[in-house]
Amino acid sequence: MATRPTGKHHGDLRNALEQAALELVAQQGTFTLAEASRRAGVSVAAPYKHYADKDALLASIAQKGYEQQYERFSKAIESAADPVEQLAAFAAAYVQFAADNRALFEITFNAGLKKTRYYDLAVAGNRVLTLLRGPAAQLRDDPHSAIDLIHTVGAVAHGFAAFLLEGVLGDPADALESTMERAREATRRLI
Amino acid sequence: MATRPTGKHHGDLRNALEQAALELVAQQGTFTLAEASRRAGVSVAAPYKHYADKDALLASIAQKGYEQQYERFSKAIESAADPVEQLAAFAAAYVQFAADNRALFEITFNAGLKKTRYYDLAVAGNRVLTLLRGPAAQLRDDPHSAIDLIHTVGAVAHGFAAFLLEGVLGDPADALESTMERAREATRRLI
DNA sequence: GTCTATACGCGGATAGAC
DNA sequence: GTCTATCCGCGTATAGAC
Repeated sequence: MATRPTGKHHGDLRNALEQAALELVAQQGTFTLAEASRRAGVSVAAPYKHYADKDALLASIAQKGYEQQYERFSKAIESAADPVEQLAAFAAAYVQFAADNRALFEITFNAGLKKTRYYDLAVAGNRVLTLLRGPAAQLRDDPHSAIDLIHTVGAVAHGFAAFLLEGVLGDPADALESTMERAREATRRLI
Repeated sequence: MATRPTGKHHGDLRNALEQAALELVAQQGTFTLAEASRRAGVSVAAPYKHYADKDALLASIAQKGYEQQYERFSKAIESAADPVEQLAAFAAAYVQFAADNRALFEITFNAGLKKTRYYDLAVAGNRVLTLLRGPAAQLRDDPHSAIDLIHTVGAVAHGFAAFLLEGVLGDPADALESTMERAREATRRLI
Protein backbone atom coordinates (compact mmCIF):
# COMPACT_ATOMS: atom_id res chain seq x y z
CA MET A 1 0.00 0.00 0.00
CA ALA A 2 2.83 2.34 0.78
CA THR A 3 4.45 4.10 -2.12
CA ARG A 4 7.05 1.63 -3.28
CA PRO A 5 10.57 2.97 -2.83
CA THR A 6 11.05 2.88 -6.59
CA GLY A 7 14.56 4.15 -6.11
CA LYS A 8 17.90 3.35 -7.63
CA HIS A 9 20.44 6.07 -7.10
CA HIS A 10 18.30 7.82 -4.62
CA GLY A 11 16.56 5.04 -2.89
CA ASP A 12 13.56 7.27 -2.69
CA LEU A 13 13.46 10.18 -5.06
CA ARG A 14 9.79 10.77 -4.51
CA ASN A 15 10.40 11.56 -0.91
CA ALA A 16 13.38 13.76 -1.66
CA LEU A 17 11.42 15.75 -4.22
CA GLU A 18 8.43 16.22 -2.00
CA GLN A 19 10.60 17.25 0.89
CA ALA A 20 12.38 19.77 -1.29
CA ALA A 21 9.07 21.08 -2.56
CA LEU A 22 7.87 21.60 1.00
CA GLU A 23 11.00 23.53 1.83
CA LEU A 24 10.49 25.75 -1.16
CA VAL A 25 6.89 26.44 -0.27
CA ALA A 26 7.96 27.22 3.26
CA GLN A 27 10.57 29.67 2.04
CA GLN A 28 8.95 31.23 -1.00
CA GLY A 29 5.31 30.29 -0.97
CA THR A 30 5.68 28.49 -4.28
CA PHE A 31 7.83 25.78 -5.78
CA THR A 32 9.05 24.69 -9.18
CA LEU A 33 9.81 21.21 -10.32
CA ALA A 34 13.15 22.43 -11.61
CA GLU A 35 14.29 23.88 -8.32
CA ALA A 36 13.05 20.92 -6.34
CA SER A 37 15.04 18.66 -8.67
CA ARG A 38 18.18 20.67 -8.06
CA ARG A 39 17.74 20.43 -4.31
CA ALA A 40 17.19 16.71 -4.58
CA GLY A 41 20.36 16.47 -6.64
CA VAL A 42 18.83 15.15 -9.82
CA SER A 43 18.20 16.51 -13.29
CA VAL A 44 14.98 18.26 -14.20
CA ALA A 45 13.92 15.25 -16.24
CA ALA A 46 14.05 12.76 -13.39
CA PRO A 47 10.76 13.68 -11.71
CA TYR A 48 8.80 12.69 -14.80
CA LYS A 49 9.57 9.04 -14.13
CA HIS A 50 7.67 9.41 -10.85
CA TYR A 51 4.95 11.92 -11.57
CA ALA A 52 2.86 12.72 -14.62
CA ASP A 53 3.41 16.42 -14.08
CA LYS A 54 3.93 19.10 -11.51
CA ASP A 55 0.41 18.97 -10.20
CA ALA A 56 0.68 15.27 -9.56
CA LEU A 57 3.57 15.89 -7.21
CA LEU A 58 1.55 18.53 -5.43
CA ALA A 59 -1.38 16.19 -5.12
CA SER A 60 0.86 13.50 -3.66
CA ILE A 61 2.09 15.91 -1.02
CA ALA A 62 -1.43 16.97 -0.15
CA GLN A 63 -2.53 13.38 0.12
CA LYS A 64 0.17 12.63 2.66
CA GLY A 65 -0.68 15.82 4.47
CA TYR A 66 -4.24 14.67 5.04
CA GLU A 67 -2.99 11.31 6.22
CA GLN A 68 -0.70 12.95 8.73
CA GLN A 69 -3.53 15.12 9.93
CA TYR A 70 -5.72 12.08 10.35
CA GLU A 71 -3.09 10.36 12.45
CA ARG A 72 -2.43 13.33 14.65
CA PHE A 73 -6.03 14.25 15.23
CA SER A 74 -6.96 10.64 15.96
CA LYS A 75 -4.47 10.52 18.78
CA ALA A 76 -5.56 13.87 20.14
CA ILE A 77 -9.16 12.74 20.25
CA GLU A 78 -8.28 9.42 21.83
CA SER A 79 -6.36 11.14 24.57
CA ALA A 80 -9.46 12.96 25.81
CA ALA A 81 -12.18 11.49 27.96
CA ASP A 82 -15.53 13.11 27.33
CA PRO A 83 -16.92 14.25 23.97
CA VAL A 84 -16.52 17.92 24.74
CA GLU A 85 -12.85 17.59 25.49
CA GLN A 86 -12.38 15.41 22.45
CA LEU A 87 -13.62 18.17 20.20
CA ALA A 88 -11.53 20.70 22.10
CA ALA A 89 -8.47 18.48 21.72
CA PHE A 90 -9.10 18.26 18.00
CA ALA A 91 -9.21 22.02 17.67
CA ALA A 92 -5.96 22.41 19.58
CA ALA A 93 -4.28 19.69 17.53
CA TYR A 94 -5.47 21.36 14.33
CA VAL A 95 -3.80 24.60 15.35
CA GLN A 96 -0.64 22.80 16.34
CA PHE A 97 -0.46 20.91 13.08
CA ALA A 98 -0.71 24.14 11.13
CA ALA A 99 2.09 25.66 13.17
CA ASP A 100 4.31 22.59 13.03
CA ASN A 101 3.81 21.95 9.32
CA ARG A 102 3.05 25.28 7.87
CA ALA A 103 3.90 24.54 4.25
CA LEU A 104 2.10 21.23 4.32
CA PHE A 105 -0.93 22.81 5.91
CA GLU A 106 -1.07 25.50 3.28
CA ILE A 107 -0.75 23.01 0.47
CA THR A 108 -3.55 20.83 1.74
CA PHE A 109 -5.89 23.74 2.15
CA ASN A 110 -4.84 26.18 -0.55
CA ALA A 111 -3.32 24.04 -3.28
CA GLY A 112 -6.10 25.14 -5.57
CA LEU A 113 -7.45 22.95 -8.34
CA LYS A 114 -8.27 19.80 -6.50
CA LYS A 115 -11.94 19.00 -6.57
CA THR A 116 -11.97 18.50 -10.31
CA ARG A 117 -8.92 16.49 -11.31
CA TYR A 118 -8.02 15.22 -7.88
CA TYR A 119 -11.35 14.29 -6.42
CA ASP A 120 -9.73 11.81 -4.06
CA LEU A 121 -8.08 14.67 -2.29
CA ALA A 122 -11.37 16.32 -1.45
CA VAL A 123 -12.47 13.00 -0.02
CA ALA A 124 -9.32 12.68 2.06
CA GLY A 125 -9.84 16.20 3.31
CA ASN A 126 -13.40 15.58 4.32
CA ARG A 127 -12.38 12.32 5.94
CA VAL A 128 -10.40 14.26 8.49
CA LEU A 129 -13.57 15.90 9.68
CA THR A 130 -15.26 12.52 10.07
CA LEU A 131 -13.06 12.01 13.10
CA LEU A 132 -15.46 14.35 14.84
CA ARG A 133 -18.51 12.19 14.14
CA GLY A 134 -18.28 10.15 17.31
CA PRO A 135 -18.04 13.02 19.77
CA ALA A 136 -20.57 15.07 17.81
CA ALA A 137 -23.13 12.27 17.86
CA GLN A 138 -22.80 12.03 21.61
CA LEU A 139 -23.53 15.71 21.97
CA ARG A 140 -26.28 16.16 19.40
CA ASP A 141 -29.15 13.77 18.91
CA ASP A 142 -30.31 15.24 15.65
CA PRO A 143 -27.98 14.11 12.85
CA HIS A 144 -28.28 17.48 11.17
CA SER A 145 -27.23 19.22 14.33
CA ALA A 146 -24.30 16.86 14.67
CA ILE A 147 -23.03 17.74 11.21
CA ASP A 148 -23.52 21.37 12.01
CA LEU A 149 -21.41 20.97 15.12
CA ILE A 150 -18.67 19.23 13.18
CA HIS A 151 -18.52 22.04 10.66
CA THR A 152 -18.54 24.65 13.36
CA VAL A 153 -15.72 23.06 15.32
CA GLY A 154 -13.74 22.62 12.15
CA ALA A 155 -14.28 26.21 11.12
CA VAL A 156 -13.21 27.52 14.51
CA ALA A 157 -10.08 25.41 14.48
CA HIS A 158 -9.25 26.50 10.96
CA GLY A 159 -9.90 30.14 11.72
CA PHE A 160 -7.51 30.16 14.64
CA ALA A 161 -4.91 28.28 12.64
CA ALA A 162 -5.15 30.72 9.75
CA PHE A 163 -5.00 33.75 12.02
CA LEU A 164 -2.00 32.31 13.80
CA LEU A 165 -0.07 31.66 10.59
CA GLU A 166 -0.99 35.04 9.17
CA GLY A 167 0.44 36.78 12.19
CA VAL A 168 -2.84 38.33 13.26
CA LEU A 169 -2.30 37.03 16.77
CA GLY A 170 1.31 38.16 16.95
CA ASP A 171 4.47 36.20 16.28
CA PRO A 172 3.33 32.69 15.44
CA ALA A 173 5.98 30.96 17.54
CA ASP A 174 5.11 33.01 20.59
CA ALA A 175 1.38 32.76 20.19
CA LEU A 176 1.10 29.04 19.52
CA GLU A 177 0.38 27.91 23.06
CA SER A 178 -2.18 30.56 23.81
CA THR A 179 -3.87 30.07 20.48
CA MET A 180 -4.27 26.37 21.14
CA GLU A 181 -5.85 27.20 24.46
CA ARG A 182 -8.14 29.74 22.83
CA ALA A 183 -9.21 27.19 20.28
CA ARG A 184 -9.93 24.70 23.06
CA GLU A 185 -11.93 27.19 25.05
CA ALA A 186 -13.90 28.48 22.07
CA THR A 187 -14.79 24.92 21.14
CA ARG A 188 -16.11 24.21 24.61
CA ARG A 189 -18.34 27.24 24.48
CA LEU A 190 -19.79 26.25 21.15
CA ILE A 191 -21.29 23.09 22.55
CA MET B 1 -5.36 61.46 -1.24
CA ALA B 2 -7.21 59.30 -3.72
CA THR B 3 -5.19 57.70 -6.49
CA ARG B 4 -5.31 60.34 -9.17
CA PRO B 5 -7.04 59.17 -12.33
CA THR B 6 -3.76 59.47 -14.20
CA GLY B 7 -5.44 58.39 -17.40
CA LYS B 8 -5.12 59.43 -20.99
CA HIS B 9 -6.25 56.81 -23.42
CA HIS B 10 -7.82 54.81 -20.72
CA GLY B 11 -9.05 57.37 -18.28
CA ASP B 12 -8.12 55.01 -15.55
CA LEU B 13 -5.69 52.31 -16.43
CA ARG B 14 -5.01 51.46 -12.81
CA ASN B 15 -8.56 50.43 -12.33
CA ALA B 16 -8.67 48.47 -15.55
CA LEU B 17 -5.52 46.57 -14.65
CA GLU B 18 -6.66 45.77 -11.15
CA GLN B 19 -10.02 44.65 -12.39
CA ALA B 20 -8.37 42.40 -14.94
CA ALA B 21 -6.04 41.01 -12.29
CA LEU B 22 -9.01 40.16 -10.10
CA GLU B 23 -10.68 38.34 -12.95
CA LEU B 24 -7.56 36.32 -13.57
CA VAL B 25 -7.23 35.38 -9.93
CA ALA B 26 -10.87 34.38 -9.89
CA GLN B 27 -10.41 32.19 -12.93
CA GLN B 28 -6.92 30.78 -12.47
CA GLY B 29 -5.85 31.50 -8.94
CA THR B 30 -2.94 33.57 -10.21
CA PHE B 31 -2.34 36.50 -12.52
CA THR B 32 0.43 37.91 -14.65
CA LEU B 33 1.09 41.51 -15.46
CA ALA B 34 1.32 40.56 -19.12
CA GLU B 35 -2.08 38.95 -19.28
CA ALA B 36 -3.72 41.67 -17.24
CA SER B 37 -2.28 44.20 -19.67
CA ARG B 38 -3.75 42.33 -22.61
CA ARG B 39 -7.16 42.26 -21.02
CA ALA B 40 -6.93 45.96 -20.30
CA GLY B 41 -6.02 46.54 -23.92
CA VAL B 42 -2.59 48.01 -23.35
CA SER B 43 0.97 46.89 -23.96
CA VAL B 44 2.95 45.03 -21.35
CA ALA B 45 5.05 48.12 -20.72
CA ALA B 46 2.17 50.38 -19.78
CA PRO B 47 1.68 49.15 -16.21
CA TYR B 48 5.16 50.29 -15.22
CA LYS B 49 4.07 53.89 -15.48
CA HIS B 50 1.58 53.18 -12.71
CA TYR B 51 3.27 50.60 -10.52
CA ALA B 52 6.86 49.94 -9.56
CA ASP B 53 6.42 46.24 -10.19
CA LYS B 54 3.94 43.40 -10.09
CA ASP B 55 3.81 43.21 -6.32
CA ALA B 56 2.92 46.87 -6.10
CA LEU B 57 -0.19 46.24 -8.16
CA LEU B 58 -1.08 43.35 -5.90
CA ALA B 59 -0.59 45.50 -2.83
CA SER B 60 -2.82 48.18 -4.29
CA ILE B 61 -5.58 45.65 -4.81
CA ALA B 62 -5.22 44.34 -1.29
CA GLN B 63 -5.32 47.83 0.11
CA LYS B 64 -8.62 48.53 -1.59
CA GLY B 65 -9.88 45.17 -0.44
CA TYR B 66 -9.36 46.07 3.17
CA GLU B 67 -11.03 49.40 2.63
CA GLN B 68 -14.05 47.71 1.13
CA GLN B 69 -14.17 45.31 4.04
CA TYR B 70 -14.03 48.17 6.47
CA GLU B 71 -16.95 49.87 4.75
CA ARG B 72 -19.07 46.78 4.61
CA PHE B 73 -18.42 45.64 8.13
CA SER B 74 -19.01 49.11 9.53
CA LYS B 75 -22.46 49.17 8.07
CA ALA B 76 -23.22 45.66 9.27
CA ILE B 77 -22.24 46.59 12.80
CA GLU B 78 -24.19 49.82 12.73
CA SER B 79 -27.31 48.01 11.66
CA ALA B 80 -27.38 45.92 14.82
CA ALA B 81 -28.61 47.09 18.18
CA ASP B 82 -26.86 45.32 21.03
CA PRO B 83 -23.17 44.35 21.20
CA VAL B 84 -23.84 40.67 20.80
CA GLU B 85 -25.76 41.17 17.59
CA GLN B 86 -23.15 43.57 16.34
CA LEU B 87 -20.48 40.93 16.59
CA ALA B 88 -22.80 38.39 15.02
CA ALA B 89 -23.54 40.79 12.18
CA PHE B 90 -19.82 41.26 11.61
CA ALA B 91 -19.29 37.53 11.32
CA ALA B 92 -22.10 37.18 8.84
CA ALA B 93 -20.87 40.13 6.80
CA TYR B 94 -17.38 38.64 6.78
CA VAL B 95 -18.70 35.44 5.28
CA GLN B 96 -20.73 37.32 2.73
CA PHE B 97 -17.82 39.47 1.67
CA ALA B 98 -15.72 36.39 1.05
CA ALA B 99 -18.47 34.87 -1.06
CA ASP B 100 -19.21 38.05 -2.98
CA ASN B 101 -15.59 38.96 -3.63
CA ARG B 102 -13.77 35.68 -3.63
CA ALA B 103 -10.66 36.75 -5.52
CA LEU B 104 -10.33 39.95 -3.55
CA PHE B 105 -10.78 38.09 -0.29
CA GLU B 106 -8.11 35.58 -1.20
CA ILE B 107 -5.70 38.31 -2.20
CA THR B 108 -6.12 40.22 1.03
CA PHE B 109 -5.58 37.17 3.13
CA ASN B 110 -3.25 35.00 1.09
CA ALA B 111 -1.26 37.42 -1.03
CA GLY B 112 1.87 36.38 0.79
CA LEU B 113 4.80 38.71 1.35
CA LYS B 114 3.14 41.66 2.95
CA LYS B 115 4.34 42.24 6.48
CA THR B 116 7.85 43.05 5.35
CA ARG B 117 7.70 45.28 2.30
CA TYR B 118 4.11 46.33 2.63
CA TYR B 119 3.75 46.97 6.32
CA ASP B 120 0.87 49.35 5.70
CA LEU B 121 -1.19 46.45 4.50
CA ALA B 122 -0.83 44.57 7.75
CA VAL B 123 -2.01 47.71 9.49
CA ALA B 124 -5.00 48.02 7.18
CA GLY B 125 -5.82 44.39 7.81
CA ASN B 126 -5.68 44.74 11.55
CA ARG B 127 -7.71 47.91 11.34
CA VAL B 128 -10.64 45.89 10.12
CA LEU B 129 -10.66 44.01 13.39
CA THR B 130 -10.66 47.22 15.37
CA LEU B 131 -14.27 47.62 14.29
CA LEU B 132 -15.01 45.04 16.93
CA ARG B 133 -13.48 47.07 19.76
CA GLY B 134 -16.66 48.88 20.70
CA PRO B 135 -18.91 45.86 21.03
CA ALA B 136 -16.14 43.81 22.65
CA ALA B 137 -15.51 46.46 25.29
CA GLN B 138 -19.17 46.44 26.19
CA LEU B 139 -19.09 42.71 26.71
CA ARG B 140 -15.76 42.29 28.46
CA ASP B 141 -14.50 44.55 31.22
CA ASP B 142 -10.96 43.28 31.17
CA PRO B 143 -9.13 44.75 28.14
CA HIS B 144 -7.26 41.52 27.67
CA SER B 145 -10.50 39.58 27.54
CA ALA B 146 -11.88 42.06 25.06
CA ILE B 147 -8.96 41.51 22.69
CA ASP B 148 -9.36 37.82 23.12
CA LEU B 149 -13.00 38.10 22.14
CA ILE B 150 -12.15 40.15 19.07
CA HIS B 151 -9.67 37.54 17.92
CA THR B 152 -12.07 34.73 18.58
CA VAL B 153 -14.92 36.31 16.67
CA GLY B 154 -12.58 37.09 13.81
CA ALA B 155 -11.24 33.57 13.74
CA VAL B 156 -14.72 32.07 13.68
CA ALA B 157 -15.81 34.35 10.88
CA HIS B 158 -12.69 33.58 8.90
CA GLY B 159 -13.01 29.85 9.48
CA PHE B 160 -16.54 29.75 8.14
CA ALA B 161 -15.58 31.91 5.19
CA ALA B 162 -12.63 29.68 4.32
CA PHE B 163 -14.67 26.50 4.67
CA LEU B 164 -17.39 27.97 2.52
CA LEU B 165 -15.01 28.97 -0.29
CA GLU B 166 -13.18 25.67 -0.13
CA GLY B 167 -16.40 23.77 -0.65
CA VAL B 168 -16.27 21.97 2.68
CA LEU B 169 -19.83 23.03 3.38
CA GLY B 170 -21.11 22.09 -0.07
CA ASP B 171 -21.60 24.25 -3.12
CA PRO B 172 -20.62 27.76 -2.05
CA ALA B 173 -23.55 29.45 -3.76
CA ASP B 174 -26.05 27.14 -2.12
CA ALA B 175 -24.48 27.22 1.30
CA LEU B 176 -23.96 30.95 1.63
CA GLU B 177 -27.14 31.78 3.52
CA SER B 178 -26.88 28.95 5.99
CA THR B 179 -23.21 29.60 6.56
CA MET B 180 -23.92 33.21 7.41
CA GLU B 181 -26.50 32.05 9.90
CA ARG B 182 -24.10 29.52 11.36
CA ALA B 183 -21.46 32.20 11.77
CA ARG B 184 -23.98 34.42 13.50
CA GLU B 185 -25.11 31.69 15.85
CA ALA B 186 -21.59 30.52 16.67
CA THR B 187 -20.62 34.09 17.48
CA ARG B 188 -23.52 34.47 19.88
CA ARG B 189 -22.50 31.34 21.72
CA LEU B 190 -18.94 32.49 22.10
CA ILE B 191 -19.93 35.45 24.21
C1' DG C 1 15.85 5.36 -13.29
C1' DT C 2 18.62 8.95 -14.49
C1' DC C 3 21.22 12.01 -17.57
C1' DT C 4 22.12 15.37 -21.40
C1' DA C 5 20.27 18.19 -24.67
C1' DT C 6 16.81 20.64 -26.45
C1' DA C 7 12.38 22.74 -27.97
C1' DC C 8 9.10 25.87 -26.57
C1' DG C 9 6.77 29.41 -24.44
C1' DC C 10 6.06 32.91 -21.19
C1' DG C 11 6.69 36.55 -17.80
C1' DG C 12 9.26 40.54 -15.77
C1' DA C 13 11.39 44.45 -16.78
C1' DT C 14 13.85 48.24 -19.41
C1' DA C 15 15.19 51.54 -23.43
C1' DG C 16 13.88 54.73 -26.51
C1' DA C 17 10.52 56.72 -29.77
C1' DC C 18 6.19 59.25 -30.16
C1' DG D 1 1.11 57.87 -20.88
C1' DT D 2 1.59 54.48 -24.12
C1' DC D 3 3.84 51.76 -27.76
C1' DT D 4 7.38 48.84 -30.07
C1' DA D 5 11.21 46.22 -29.58
C1' DT D 6 14.13 43.64 -27.01
C1' DC D 7 16.92 41.34 -23.35
C1' DC D 8 17.06 38.01 -20.07
C1' DG D 9 15.95 34.24 -17.33
C1' DC D 10 13.27 30.49 -16.02
C1' DG D 11 10.05 26.50 -15.98
C1' DT D 12 7.62 22.60 -18.26
C1' DA D 13 8.04 18.89 -20.80
C1' DT D 14 9.93 15.52 -24.20
C1' DA D 15 13.47 12.63 -26.93
C1' DG D 16 16.97 9.63 -26.91
C1' DA D 17 21.23 7.73 -24.89
C1' DC D 18 23.16 4.94 -21.09
